[in-house]
Amino acid sequence: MDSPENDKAATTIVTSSASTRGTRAKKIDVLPDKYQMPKTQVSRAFVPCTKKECASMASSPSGGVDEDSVDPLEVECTDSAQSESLSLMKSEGKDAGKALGGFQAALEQATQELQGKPSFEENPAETYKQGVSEMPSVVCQKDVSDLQYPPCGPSISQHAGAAHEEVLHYAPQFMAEPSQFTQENEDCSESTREALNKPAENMILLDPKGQQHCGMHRRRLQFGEAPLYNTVNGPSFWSPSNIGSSSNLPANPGDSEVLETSCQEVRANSGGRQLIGPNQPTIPFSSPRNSGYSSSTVPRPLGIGLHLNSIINAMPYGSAATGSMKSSERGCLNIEGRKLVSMPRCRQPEITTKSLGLSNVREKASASSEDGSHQNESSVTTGSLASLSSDIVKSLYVPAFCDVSFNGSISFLEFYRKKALAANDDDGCKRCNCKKTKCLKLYCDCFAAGIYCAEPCACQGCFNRPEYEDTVLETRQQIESRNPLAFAPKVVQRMTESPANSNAEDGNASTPSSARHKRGCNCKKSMCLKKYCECYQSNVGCSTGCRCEGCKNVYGRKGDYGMTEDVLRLESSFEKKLEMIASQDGFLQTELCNPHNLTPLTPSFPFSDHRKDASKSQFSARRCLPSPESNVTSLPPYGKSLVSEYSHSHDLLLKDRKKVEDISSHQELDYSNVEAVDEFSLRYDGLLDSCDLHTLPNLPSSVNSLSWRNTPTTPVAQFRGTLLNRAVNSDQKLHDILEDDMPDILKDDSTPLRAVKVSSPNKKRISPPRSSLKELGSSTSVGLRIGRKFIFQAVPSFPPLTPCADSKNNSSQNIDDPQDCSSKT
DNA sequence: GAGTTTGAAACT
DNA sequence: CAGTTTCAAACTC
Repeated sequence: MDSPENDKAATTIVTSSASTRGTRAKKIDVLPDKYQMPKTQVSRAFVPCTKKECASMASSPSGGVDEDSVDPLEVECTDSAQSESLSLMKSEGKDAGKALGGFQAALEQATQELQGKPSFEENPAETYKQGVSEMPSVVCQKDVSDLQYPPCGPSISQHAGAAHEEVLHYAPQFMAEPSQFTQENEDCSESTREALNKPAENMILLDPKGQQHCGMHRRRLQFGEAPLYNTVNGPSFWSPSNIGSSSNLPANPGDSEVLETSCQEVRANSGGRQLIGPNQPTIPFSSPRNSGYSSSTVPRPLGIGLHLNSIINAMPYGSAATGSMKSSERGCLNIEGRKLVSMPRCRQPEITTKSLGLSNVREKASASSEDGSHQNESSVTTGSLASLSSDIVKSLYVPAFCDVSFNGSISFLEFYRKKALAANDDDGCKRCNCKKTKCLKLYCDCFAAGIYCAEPCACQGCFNRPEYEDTVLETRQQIESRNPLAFAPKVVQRMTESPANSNAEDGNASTPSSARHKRGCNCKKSMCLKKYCECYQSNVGCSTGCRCEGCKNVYGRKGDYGMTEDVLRLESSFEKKLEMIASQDGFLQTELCNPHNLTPLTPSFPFSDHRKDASKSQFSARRCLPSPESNVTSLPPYGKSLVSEYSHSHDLLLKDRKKVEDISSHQELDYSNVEAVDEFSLRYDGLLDSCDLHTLPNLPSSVNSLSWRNTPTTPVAQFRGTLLNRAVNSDQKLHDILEDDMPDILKDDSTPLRAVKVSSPNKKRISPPRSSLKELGSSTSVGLRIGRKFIFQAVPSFPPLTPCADSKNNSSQNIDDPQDCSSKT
């Protein structure tokens, strides 16, 4: 059974074209069917598009890579047949079967149409080029503010026509102009261009052809599109969109990463290629048909790639904290991981950008990447993601989604992946070397990372292979039942840092402040100066969560990380106020949309309640999904009307914030202290910074932050929206303010205390340092509460059993079927 | 490459 | 839940 030979035979379908290509590639390519996402699911997840559109999309680099080319089309255009499908779904939103049938039909049609069209994979370069050239350079002239209105909100009803409602029904989160939608169906060609400018693109929820709708997909993922459990699919139903939903509104690049990650996972499944093995299993996206798991047991596929994150996180912090593509990649890997989970001992380059298929992105960004300089890649600050060109950013997200949408048939992503894999050889990735655990315990880095062992591994009696999926899953379940966060990233990266900050800190190439080990290390002899220390290994500084002795972590010492009482007090006060504000309508939305620092939670198995909660929190954070309980769906996301309402609160927040900052600034901070300060600043400022896309062309930072976080609007629209700048205006300001004031606590669970404390059954390891616990207890309690309140409950780790009822726990529901939810509320 | 050290994971 | 054992990576030679 364990025979590697058999494994190879069984799993290796794709022979490495390049010598460089690792075994990994083989395994990935051969991912069992169960890992693949069912077509039906895929189709359901996407909006049908017309042939014309499909062609355009197919030809487009985005193949999904290019958002610009893809999004508009897919959004605006739909065949009549497809429209019917949508209509059907709309009319019978809760009738998954019907909807499914319609989509399926549409999918098939689209597929047929698509055939014969150049795929990106076939001729990536050409396709890409073509797509780019073809991309409409339309600028959104519409009032951006429109985007900010909640789908469920009154504003929508006012504006939206019948057609619009339909659209909303599927893409409630998007605040697009109703009028736009109505026209779309009528005239795709025209609408296409117009659509580019409009938020409407977001509305496309379902795309029969993943390929073409990759962009859309991506968007959803990145921007926290509503999960598609929605009425249509039903609770258990998984769709790529769900993945995307993991982050409804990525507040920042980090979020995006997370999204991508989950995406990646999904893709892996759908594509039948394994990127992440074990993890995925947890999420049996696996089609029901393939997996023996009942739907109920199938949590959201999102899994969020925690594992991936982990892997990524594992990368040197210089890279982790810094790493342009990497961050994105990381995101891709672990959508959720939005942060970094350090994979202490295992370096898994395969999962790096390259492995994810993002390498090409890097290439785009810079030719240097190709030289195999991983370091360079990783050297970019995650926060610096913002610094990436919009193109790069876009492409980062695309691949993963594309894969999903391709449903394994084609793959632009595949193309990248192969390339990446080929390039990976140099990495000399070191895999596990387990001898006694059969690679079924967390001792095994591969297993812990949610990936199957591969040839590079020197493990003995390995069961962490696709052939033993059942065993792996079962084991994972056991472990997760014991510790829901067992597979969660160990290191949470703070994506909040603005490029400037990152640079400043990174002056020495290390960015300790940007990430923290969730649990904290427990080093006794290494003084956190060796890789024995997980913090050090992750290139992150030790924090109060660490129980290390004699900490000398070069990335930040434990003691230095602590907060002064004053700061804590202020923080507490701030958080209280924040909470108070949060109670107000709309504010929740903001919080929910601050996933940036939340750790991606591995997809957990539903069977565990507490785990479920934990995962919820994680997912919710990531996804920025509105908390069902909070009735977010009914709440307008930063509606204009709320501006004045918030202004007062905002002032209060600003005051507190200022106090905190002042205190922090007066502290004598050494390197570590700087981090502490940073953290604080991040708490209040970081969010915005993290999402700061100043460097992105045509994308005003303010706009970015606004759209990314607060609106479901896809980046595409925003990117294109040079005009968005002015459009944002007051709403934007509001968003900025809110986000600016948003305490990390709400957006980040990175703090060891918070993160670990909540879900880990094993208090021993997870519990925060005694010293800090008491100290932080009071102060953090508020934040923690908030986090639970808005984050933990927001997203269930697995699909709800019932559409809207579940919506209670399923934010996705809210998104997808806002009206229903709103009506309930 | 073997042996040692280390600290996380697992177990009691 | 603290203490112990097991484990595999990290490290040393």
